[in-house]
Amino acid sequence: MATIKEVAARAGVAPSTVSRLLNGDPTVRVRPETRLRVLSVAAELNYTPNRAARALRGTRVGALGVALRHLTSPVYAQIFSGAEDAARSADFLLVAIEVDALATDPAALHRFVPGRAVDGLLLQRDGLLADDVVLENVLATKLPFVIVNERVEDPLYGVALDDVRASRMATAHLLALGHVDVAHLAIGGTTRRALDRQEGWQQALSHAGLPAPPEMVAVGGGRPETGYAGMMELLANPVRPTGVVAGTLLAALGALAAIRGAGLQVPDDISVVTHHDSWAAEYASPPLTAVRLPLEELGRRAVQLLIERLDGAPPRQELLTTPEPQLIPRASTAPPRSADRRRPR
Amino acid sequence: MATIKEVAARAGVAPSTVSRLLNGDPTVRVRPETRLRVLSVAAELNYTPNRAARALRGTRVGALGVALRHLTSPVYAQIFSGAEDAARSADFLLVAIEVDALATDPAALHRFVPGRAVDGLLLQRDGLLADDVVLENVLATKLPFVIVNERVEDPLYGVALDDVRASRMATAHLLALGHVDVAHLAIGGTTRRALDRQEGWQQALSHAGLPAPPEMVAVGGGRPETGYAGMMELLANPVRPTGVVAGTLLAALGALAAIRGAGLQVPDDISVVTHHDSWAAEYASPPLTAVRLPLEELGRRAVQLLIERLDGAPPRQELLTTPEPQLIPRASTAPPRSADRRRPR
DNA sequence: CTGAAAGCGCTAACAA
DNA sequence: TTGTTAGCGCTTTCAG
Repeated sequence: MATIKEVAARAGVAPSTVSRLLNGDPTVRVRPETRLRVLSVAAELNYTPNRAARALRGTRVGALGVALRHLTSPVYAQIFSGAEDAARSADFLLVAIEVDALATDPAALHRFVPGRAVDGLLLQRDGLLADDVVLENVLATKLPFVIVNERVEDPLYGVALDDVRASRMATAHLLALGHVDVAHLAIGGTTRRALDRQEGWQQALSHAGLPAPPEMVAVGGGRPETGYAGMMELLANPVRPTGVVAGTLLAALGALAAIRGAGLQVPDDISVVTHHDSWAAEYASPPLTAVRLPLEELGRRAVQLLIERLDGAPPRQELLTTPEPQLIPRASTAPPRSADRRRPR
Repeated sequence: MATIKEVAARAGVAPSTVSRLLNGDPTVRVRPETRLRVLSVAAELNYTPNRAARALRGTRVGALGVALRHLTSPVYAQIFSGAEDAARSADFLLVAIEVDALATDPAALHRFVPGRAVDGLLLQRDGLLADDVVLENVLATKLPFVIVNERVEDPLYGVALDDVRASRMATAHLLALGHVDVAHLAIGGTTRRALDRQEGWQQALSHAGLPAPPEMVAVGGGRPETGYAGMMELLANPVRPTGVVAGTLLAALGALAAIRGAGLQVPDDISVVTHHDSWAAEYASPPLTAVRLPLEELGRRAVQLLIERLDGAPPRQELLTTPEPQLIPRASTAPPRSADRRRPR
């Protein structure tokens, strides 16, 4: 635990010189010889700047908070993983914060901000809980933040996936297989992400000249239980869908259970396609056809945008279009059992 | 962002008095009147101590690192969730660290320690990657750490679940159903956890007077792919097991896929029981019978033990026995198809 | 009973 | 080209 003083002493220079050298101050002009000596002493002593001292002095503590809910979801885990990677590369720590705590316990957020625990926050909304409360609370603290995984409007900073396109692809896949009665197991709530995914479903149907009747939409939420419930609604429809586009992976798993529970087969009776790829899709039964989106990249970009914001960049809303969404066909989708299922409406 | 000075000024006392008051210094003896005034000013100004300053001054930064791999596993997510909860209660930040980074990039760990990014570390070994390298690296840094989810020996600090008992319960469940050829899809590797789970399987068999032949054990690892591969080995056995005790949940999912792929049915041809309960078990197909263990509690206790260690407590190895492991019966286990499957060996 | 002052390790403004 | 110095906010002796 060498300090800058020790390095300076051993190298025969002043602490400030070491600081400037190590931080790549462009205005520093030392003899190459001196520079070399300082650098080698620093390496030899295994010098690493003390984060607390740096934070106290400067304007940055070197930590980013990421508000988590559903950490247990493999989808969020991928985003998180990308964020961790980007944070590490930029020499920031990634601090996990349970988002419910931010909503229910105002003091929780308060501990992070005036205490300067983190420099900024990655925020995900999921429309199910008190999202707006969280957003308000965070806004009130003036803590810089970036919205992850949802399109947002201009005063905000955000990184999103192309949910409309992904949902369109998922729906088009079913249409191409010959399905006509294609339902949407929606995320629900008021998040842009939820609306976008429904929009994509609708666009694909319109494009094929098909109606998108409201009874073909049920809320499936973001968990297996809610997906199960939503699927049950769809199954009770007078016209039973032969294909379902699930808004979230966990809801899709719930849907599979509901379909099975109703004594029906996937994909023979109903095809299911979901958003987001993961082991949970690959090892579902049957394996789920999915639209793969760059989740890790999403997490990475979000961290990068947040850091840019800390550096003073103006608000920006990024839509991740590369790598492109990719349809991964698996056993959960197939042509509808028979063409004569095309019912009169 | 009020500072201690401002509070002191407004309350008409010295900063040191505020500090002592707010930190509950027992030797402080102020007039009740003064104490009240200071406290109310602090509340009014919304004073929160600056973490960096405190860290710089004191010996603690108020952050714990948790080394993660397989964050994507719902099992680890539960542990993490418990840890976050305990850390928040104790006013510690929880910093996520990708454990592979600790292994492959010595500098990564180095950034955490001499920089005093965290006060301690929660470490999970999974026996699959360079665990020992990580452990050595961490030991070399002298950073206090606690091993999570594995029994360890005395100089170390650790919190573990009762893996032997859990595995015994899982195995006994199959035996009670009438199974005789019960295989173990082992975690593999040299972690105590892996050995304990195998031990539990063996104990249950012995207790029933049954052999535990080596060919009834295959390594299933901790991911669906590895579970799949391990299950394939078991299926190729001359005596095909009618029941399988999976060491991990994700391996169990892979096993389900392997069994399905071989044209066999669960539970008709083979019953599967796994460790750890989660939505992934509940919504597998068929839903997996599982032994539920207190994973969140494990994370919580690990954080608490780590904090105790920071406070100078001597090495301790805790075995979490409450709440007790609980067998959650689901559709993946049933009596063997027919008693005449009791083969001559 | 309370205050003054030093100093944790670092950086940035100012000197030399 | 390099060094000196002040100070970030806090805690903790040591004085009063």
